[in-house]
Amino acid sequence: MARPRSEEKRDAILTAAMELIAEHGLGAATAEIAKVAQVPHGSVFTYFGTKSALLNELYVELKTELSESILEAMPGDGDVREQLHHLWGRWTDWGVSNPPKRRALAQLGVSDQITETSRKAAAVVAGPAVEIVDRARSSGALRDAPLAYVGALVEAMAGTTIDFIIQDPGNAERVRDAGFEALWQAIS
Amino acid sequence: MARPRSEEKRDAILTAAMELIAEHGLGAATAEIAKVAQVPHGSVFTYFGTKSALLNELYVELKTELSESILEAMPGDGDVREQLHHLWGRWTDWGVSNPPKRRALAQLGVSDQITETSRKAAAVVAGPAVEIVDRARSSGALRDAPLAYVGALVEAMAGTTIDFIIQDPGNAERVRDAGFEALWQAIS
Amino acid sequence: MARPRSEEKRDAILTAAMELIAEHGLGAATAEIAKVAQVPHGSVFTYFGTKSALLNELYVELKTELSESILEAMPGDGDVREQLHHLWGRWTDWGVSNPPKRRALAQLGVSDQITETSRKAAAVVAGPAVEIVDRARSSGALRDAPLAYVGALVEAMAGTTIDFIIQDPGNAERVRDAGFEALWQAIS
Amino acid sequence: MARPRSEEKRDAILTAAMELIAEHGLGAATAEIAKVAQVPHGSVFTYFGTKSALLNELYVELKTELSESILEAMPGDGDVREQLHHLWGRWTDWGVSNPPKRRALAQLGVSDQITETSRKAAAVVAGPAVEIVDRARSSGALRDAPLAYVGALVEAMAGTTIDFIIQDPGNAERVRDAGFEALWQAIS
DNA sequence: GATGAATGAGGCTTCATTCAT
DNA sequence: AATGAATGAAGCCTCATTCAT
Repeated sequence: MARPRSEEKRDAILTAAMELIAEHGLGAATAEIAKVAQVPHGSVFTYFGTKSALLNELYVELKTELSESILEAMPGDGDVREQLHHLWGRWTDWGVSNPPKRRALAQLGVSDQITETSRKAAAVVAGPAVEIVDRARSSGALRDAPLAYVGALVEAMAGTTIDFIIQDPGNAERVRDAGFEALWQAIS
Repeated sequence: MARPRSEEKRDAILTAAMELIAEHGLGAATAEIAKVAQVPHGSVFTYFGTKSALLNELYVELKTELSESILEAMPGDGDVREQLHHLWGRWTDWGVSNPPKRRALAQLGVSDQITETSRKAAAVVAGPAVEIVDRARSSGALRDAPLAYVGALVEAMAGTTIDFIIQDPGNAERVRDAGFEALWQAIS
Repeated sequence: MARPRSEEKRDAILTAAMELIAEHGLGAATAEIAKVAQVPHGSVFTYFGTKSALLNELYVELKTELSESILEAMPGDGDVREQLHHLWGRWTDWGVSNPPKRRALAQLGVSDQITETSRKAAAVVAGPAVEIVDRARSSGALRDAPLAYVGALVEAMAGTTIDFIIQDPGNAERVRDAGFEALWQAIS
Repeated sequence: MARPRSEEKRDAILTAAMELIAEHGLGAATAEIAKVAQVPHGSVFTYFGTKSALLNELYVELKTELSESILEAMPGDGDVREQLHHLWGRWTDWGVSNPPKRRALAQLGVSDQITETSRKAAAVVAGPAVEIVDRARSSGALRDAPLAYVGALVEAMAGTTIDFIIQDPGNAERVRDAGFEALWQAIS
């Protein structure tokens, strides 16, 4: 009779992978990940099959966590600016308070190891957030641009803002607010 | 006098590295780079010392080429919008017509192998372009934000735009123009 | 018309090799030797042909220098104890005042790169010193042992003494004198 | 439970290393060591981590084996001369019957790859043998010399004697006995 | 399922020697 | 002779994955 897999181990591996990727890039060794997660090396493969699969699951996990964080406490009937402001604040806060997650996600995002399937899965969970962006841009310069493009722009601006605040935390609030104004001008 | 180093070999190695990094990421093997460049493996180290040094030189080279391309034929006394428009057009054109260069640069940019020294060297050659951005934002939402942040935002938007056009070339012109409008609204 | 070889360069290479071997063992790279000697890498091979030849010449050179140092000012008609005492003092002084030379010689001595020819050449220059040892042992425990063995014993004791003094210079004189007494007891 | 490490493999690697170092010096390639030991190349690193660690373990192993061999059947209450004679006989016998071990140990002993930690570990196991030397020298010329120096002298004399006998086995017994007399005179 | 040893291809770098200039 | 770039074999070590226990 097979023992059931442990959710804790799975999470420990994902967390360790996230930290090591943030620090050492995608070259982080599975053996090292196992050590940090305090699980046997073999378990990485019991739980994820291949390193590539692990990276993909981590990518989706981080994207999901980010999306959920963005949507949490989203004002439901507020006007669009208010909603976009909420989105922006949550997004940048998530990254600023989790530098390793932000860095890991940045590495994963540009990697060719992440499959189209994973990217689509991430897009699905990001759907509600994208809808807000869609409404916000409905009468602006980007009103006729592909929605995927507009979403990517927002993501790029948020990522840049997070990185800048991490590196220079002194002006956090000012940068975040100025960034939002720029975003609002850009798309509304 | 001994044989002088060959500029051609150096360039061949850099070009091969660029292509392979675009295709396989920073894990591209030095032996493979040498093969594509049609030089012996050892020559990679004669010319660059270490793989890391090669990556750094490639990074600076690409950034320099991009900066020069942006500034070429820049209208000198035109108004700021016109200058920013030139910058945007040149930038996105460079990326769209050189997907491997854009992809390699994107990989290198997020790598922790690129030293602060290289990043500073790149910042220096990008100086004149940044000045234009500085003038353009002088009365907009980002007027009081750190210039480095604004520059990073422009870079992020340009990169996103290039990637989108490469992936969906049909709407190239429309996306590029919409992108510019968004940029102009964001910073002016 | 060929330029004559420069004695200075030759010596610079030998000196650099000696220093680097003392520090890094026989694996010292010829390129590094050339750099320390401030000569072009190719000159190492112009002057010595192969690395192995360089090592052999260095070995003979050091052995010769040591032998000459031992014999210098040797009391000609003194009794044997006095001569052996002179030999011992000179020998240990040479090593103690030239740690790199001692260390290089120790490395070279155990190397299988040193040919029989070189060892014989070194034995020839050491001849007069060996004669003194021969006379000293003529009525002792080693009177019937092969002379080469007795010579090797003296060399081993001198080397050990030098190493010990280098490592613990505080007791230099006491150790050197005790060493001599031990030697004298051993062979006389 | 996973497969336990195999003592046999470990020993095979150490033995192969010892043989190849005796023959080719410390430059012996890890791949060659693996081949001779009939294990995959990677196993060398599974068992020893680095080549340097392998050399250090081999050094301690050989020193330990030698020390144990010296002390085996040591007459407990015999007088000191008898004990020293036993030590000398065992020591030289060990070397003469194991030329590769003696040669490997000689190479390792002068290498700067051997750490102070390893040298100290070797000194510990050699402790009882050193005590005998200490007692033997208590009223001789070296009575006030540092014990470490006296021990090193004995080691040097034993090594020299072994090498000489290996190279000229005809006079084995005579040389060994003469060597002992010399040693006894030197220190007692 | 749990564990960590086993595996060998592949990666980066070094190096003695040669040779174009 | 002088110079240092050219060369590619060889060296040490890493690593994802498998599998014996």
